[in-house]
Amino acid sequence: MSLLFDLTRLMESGFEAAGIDPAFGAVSVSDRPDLGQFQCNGGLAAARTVGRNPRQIAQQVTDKIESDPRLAEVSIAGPGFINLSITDQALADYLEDAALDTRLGVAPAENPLRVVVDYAGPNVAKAMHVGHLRSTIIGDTLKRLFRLSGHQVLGDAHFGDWGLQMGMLIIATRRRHPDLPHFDQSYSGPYPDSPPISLTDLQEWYPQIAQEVEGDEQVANLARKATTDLQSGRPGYVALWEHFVEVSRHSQQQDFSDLGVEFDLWYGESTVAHLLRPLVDDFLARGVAVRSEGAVLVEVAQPDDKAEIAPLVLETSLGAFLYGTTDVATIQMRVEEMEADLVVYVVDARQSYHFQQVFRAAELGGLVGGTALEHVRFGTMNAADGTPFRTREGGVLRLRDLIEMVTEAAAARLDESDLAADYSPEERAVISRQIGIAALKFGDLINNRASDYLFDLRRFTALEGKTGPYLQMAAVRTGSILERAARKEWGPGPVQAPDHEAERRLMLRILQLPEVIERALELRAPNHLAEFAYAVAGDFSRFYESCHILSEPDPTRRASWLRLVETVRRVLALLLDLLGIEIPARM
RNA sequence: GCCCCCGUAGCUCAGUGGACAGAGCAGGAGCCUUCUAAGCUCUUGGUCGAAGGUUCGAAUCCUUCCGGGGGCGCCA
Repeated sequence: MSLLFDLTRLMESGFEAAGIDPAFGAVSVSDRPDLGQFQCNGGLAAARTVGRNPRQIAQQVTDKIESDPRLAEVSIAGPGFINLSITDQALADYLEDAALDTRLGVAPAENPLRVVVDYAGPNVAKAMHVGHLRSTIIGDTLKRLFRLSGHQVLGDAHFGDWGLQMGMLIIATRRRHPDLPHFDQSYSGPYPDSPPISLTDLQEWYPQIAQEVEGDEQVANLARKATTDLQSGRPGYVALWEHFVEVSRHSQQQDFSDLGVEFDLWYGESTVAHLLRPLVDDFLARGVAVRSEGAVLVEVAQPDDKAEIAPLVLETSLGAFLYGTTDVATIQMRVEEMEADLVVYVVDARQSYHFQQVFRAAELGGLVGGTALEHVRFGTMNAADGTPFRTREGGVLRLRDLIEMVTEAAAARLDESDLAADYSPEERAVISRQIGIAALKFGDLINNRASDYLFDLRRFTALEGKTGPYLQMAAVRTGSILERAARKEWGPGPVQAPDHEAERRLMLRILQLPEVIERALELRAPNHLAEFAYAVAGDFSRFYESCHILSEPDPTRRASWLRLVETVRRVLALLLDLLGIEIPARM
C-alpha cells in the first residue's frame, strides 16, 4: 500500500533471493538525499550474521531488484549502503493512489484494541494550571492517534476527588464556616443546594492546610479522620464534598473547552469508591495484602529489584484509602467492567515509582489478566533555574491566564496585518483564539514527551518559525488556492510526473505519512507528528514559492498541482487534527 | 545512601547502532505590481559533559567519573 512498505517488500525479495534473511530489507527515507531518495542498510547488518562482505551482499541484492520498473536509480555506496530512487512516474502513481484514498494511505490497525487513555487528571480544589497542560494535550493527541489507527478508545479525565485532600478541605472549611449544617452531626438534612464555598476559597485554603498537615501531626490526623468519615459516608461531609466537586469541575471544563479537549469519560477516584472496601478485604483474605502497624499494605518488592521498592499502602492505620488504593480499584474497573486491552496513563514521570507499585499490586492481586498497563511518562516543565515552573509570586501560572496571553499575542499580530483590516471583531476573536491555542499546543507537542523542558513564555507566544501558526498558515494557503481555483471552475486532475525539485520533494514527503503515523503511535510520541507536520508545511511553502499554481498555463499540469495542493491540505488537516489544532478560515 | 531521567550550536530543542550530527530563535546578506511576507533564499555557528570499552561503524549500547533534575510506607 505505502511506498516505503512496497520498497521494503522489494528489498526483502532481493535479500531472500540472495539467500539472506529478508528481515534485513527495511527501507527508510535517505539521510543523504544527494545520493538517493531512499536507503537500505540491511547489507551492512547482514554481513556479520552471514559472514560475507557487505558490499558483495549489496551487489547481489541490487542485481536482483534493479530491473524493477519503479526504480530510477540503484547504487551501492561506502561500505555497503544501498541507495534507491524511484522514477517520477512511479512517484506520481503512488501520489495518485494516496490522493484518491480516503485514509491517505494510512492503514487501520490489524487488531483493534480497546484502549483507555487516562489523562489530564484534574483535581478537586485546583484550577487548571500549566502543570496540567502536558498531560492534557499529550493525552488528547494520543487518544486521537489511537482512534485514527482504528482502535476503540475511551479518554478518561480521572478526576482526583477521593483522597486525603478531601479531608483537608473539609477541615479547612470547618475552620472558616463552623456553623454550616454539614458539620452538625445531629442535623438530618436536607443540605443547601448552592455551594457555601467557591473555587477561589478552596484554592486559597488548600495550600495553607496542606502545609499545616505536613508540619503538624495533629492537624494531619484531623484531616485523615475527616477523610475516613467522608469515605464511610458521613452525610454532611458527602454533601460538602459534592460542592467541592461541582465548583472545581465547572471551572476545569471551561478550560478544557477552550483547549478543544473533550473526554469520553469523566470518571473520578470516587467512581470506584464502592470497590475499595471489598478490594482491600479480598486482598487481605487472599493474603495478597497484610496488616502492618495498623495499615494494610501489599509487598510489591521482587527479589531481582535493583532498588528497594516500598510496599503499597492500601489503607491507612486510621482506615482511610489512598490514591494508590483507588488506582488499583480503577484498574479492576477498567479490566473487568470496561474490558480494556490497554490502559495508557499519561502522567508526569515523577510518578513512575507510584505506578510501578500500583501495577505490581494489581498484578499480585490477579486483577490485570491480559491487559497491558502502560505509564506514558512525560518530563517536567521547568523554570529557568531548573526547578519546576512557578510564577514570580511563587504560585503556578493558571492555564486560563496562559491561554489569554497567547491569544492576545495572536490578536496583536492580526492587528498588524493589512489583510485583516476588514475582519470583524468577532472573526478576529475566533482567529486569535485558534492561533493562540495552536501556538501553545504545538510549542508543547514539538518536544520529546520524556524530556523535561524549560517553560518560556516567548516560545509559547512565538508565531513565526517552527510554530503552530506556521502550520496553520500553510493550511490556510492551500484553502485559499483551492477556493480561487474553484471560482474559476478549475478542479484537481490526474497527478503528473513532477518536473520541479520542490514539487518532487513535497510528493515524496506526503508519501511518508503512513510510516510517521505508525511510528508516532508505536512510540506514543506526538513530537513525531508535530515534526512531520512542520516538514510537510515547509515543503509545501517551498513548492508554493517555486510553482505558481493559478498562473500555470498548462491545464493538465495545473490540475495535477491542484490535486497535490488538495492532498497537502488533507494531510495537514489530518495531522493538525491529531495535534488538536484548528485551521482558521483565513489569517 | 539507593534508584530513575537528563547533559547536543550563543539560546530552546530534535535526532530508528550507520554516510558530512539537524531545526527554530538570535546574528549577517537578500526577496513582496502574481495564489496570504505569520512566508522564501543564502549565510555565521559543534572536541554531541569527560574518559574508557563493545562494534566494520557510537550522540545512540556498556562501565566509571563530573554536573543538573526527580523519586524513595500510611500526600497526590
